Amino acid sequence: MYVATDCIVFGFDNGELKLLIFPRRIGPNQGEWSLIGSFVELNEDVDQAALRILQEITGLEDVFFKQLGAYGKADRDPGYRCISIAQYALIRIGEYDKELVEKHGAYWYKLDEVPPLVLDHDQMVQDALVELRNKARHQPIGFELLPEKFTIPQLQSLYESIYQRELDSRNFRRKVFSLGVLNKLNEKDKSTSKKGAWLYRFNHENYQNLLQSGYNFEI
Amino acid sequence: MYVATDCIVFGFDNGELKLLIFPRRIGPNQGEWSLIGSFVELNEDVDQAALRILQEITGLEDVFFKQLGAYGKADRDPGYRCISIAQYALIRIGEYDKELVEKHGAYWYKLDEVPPLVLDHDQMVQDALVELRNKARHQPIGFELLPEKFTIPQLQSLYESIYQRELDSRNFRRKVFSLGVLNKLNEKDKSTSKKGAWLYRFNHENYQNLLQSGYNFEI
DNA sequence: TAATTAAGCGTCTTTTTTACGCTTAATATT
DNA sequence: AATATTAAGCGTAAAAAAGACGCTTAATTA
Repeated sequence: MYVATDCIVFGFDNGELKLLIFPRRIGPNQGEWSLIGSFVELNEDVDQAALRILQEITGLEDVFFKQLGAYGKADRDPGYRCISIAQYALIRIGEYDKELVEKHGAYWYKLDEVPPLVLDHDQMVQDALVELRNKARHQPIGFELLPEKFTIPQLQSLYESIYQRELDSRNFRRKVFSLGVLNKLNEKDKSTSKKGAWLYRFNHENYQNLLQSGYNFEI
Repeated sequence: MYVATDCIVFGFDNGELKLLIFPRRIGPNQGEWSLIGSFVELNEDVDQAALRILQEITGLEDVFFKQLGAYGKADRDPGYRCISIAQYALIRIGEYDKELVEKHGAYWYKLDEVPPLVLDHDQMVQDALVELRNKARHQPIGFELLPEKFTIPQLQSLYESIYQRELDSRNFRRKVFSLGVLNKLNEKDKSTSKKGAWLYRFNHENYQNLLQSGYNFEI
């Protein structure tokens, strides 16, 4: 039996969630849009396979990803009997290797403009979105999608596109600050307002400490 | 590459969570304690394989189970290159086929008395417990572990063993009733008290309606 | 008849969430 | 130079949810 891994690669650009897809490289559906995926080699971990294919397409070495689940219907791929381990990956959209992405024919689509994908990949995307929303509530994974330095309005806009609903900026601020995992910097970002918004950095150390002390995150 | 599925089979008996395990049937670790598992056949869905092995061991036809995730380390099984799809299953411990379980050498262990298991199965159990706790907060999966008719104290005791902490009976009642998914019956269970506790039945219909209206369950 | 005990009901307090009014710091306009 | 404009940021009051805890009830047993 074949084992593959497919990555639902999310990016956040210009206030919108985007998905990276590329033309399928093998089989009966060759050339059609597909999630970033590959077969798992006999001597590699499933996670290694995901890292390998993500690096091949984006040039990034340490992509954040989590397993979504295995897709194991006997007839899911008309070509081979193949199960796929789906993983969702979060990428800082400013950091990937644009040439490499182009070279592989990969493309970032806005989430609501993604064309139909091969096999059960549409389902995987739907499931990944649900999972992303759930995870984002309880773990600060949103930060994986933002640049190192970000503003509170940017962070809010990200969560708004994840949850697909508007949030109250004043309540959002209070909630986020109450977690105590942001370091305020001495710089402002003035790209979106005259006044400028303060830049922050995620404090991984504080986060780990809080986690260990049993704190229950909810954003 | 081989693909297997392993089921973390939970039961609830006498106020305690239990795990069903059996002696491994193949490979270098034959005879050691293992989760209920089997290889996935070429022509069957992964979920079908789980149902098949669960039926073979417990005699039950419609076991509730959910996927936990794929375990795909290249060296996880010294015998073969084999990835395993872990699933956790919830069983009404009064309903399984005792003879069949015995025939296969399977045994229900209390969670804190489970002996070491083969391969990465200990890890799977740990992960399943975390998942069970998370899921139980947001979905009424606890009912899958109880008999059709159950009392509120039973339900509370179940949640206490899932969460590993005591709950306030008065607050628990209020919470559970506020969900509006219990049907009170005209019978009492007198096995644990002189006064007797009213029996209830889970109302699947109400639950579905609430879900569709976007209600966010939390127990 | 009284004692005992799990089951069940109610109330007050604290914490969290939600809603929304207002000020501030900068730029753009007159 | 004064004024208008606007995203960014601060604060407060009301509503809802979670938590703590005292007391009654329905049955059995002593």
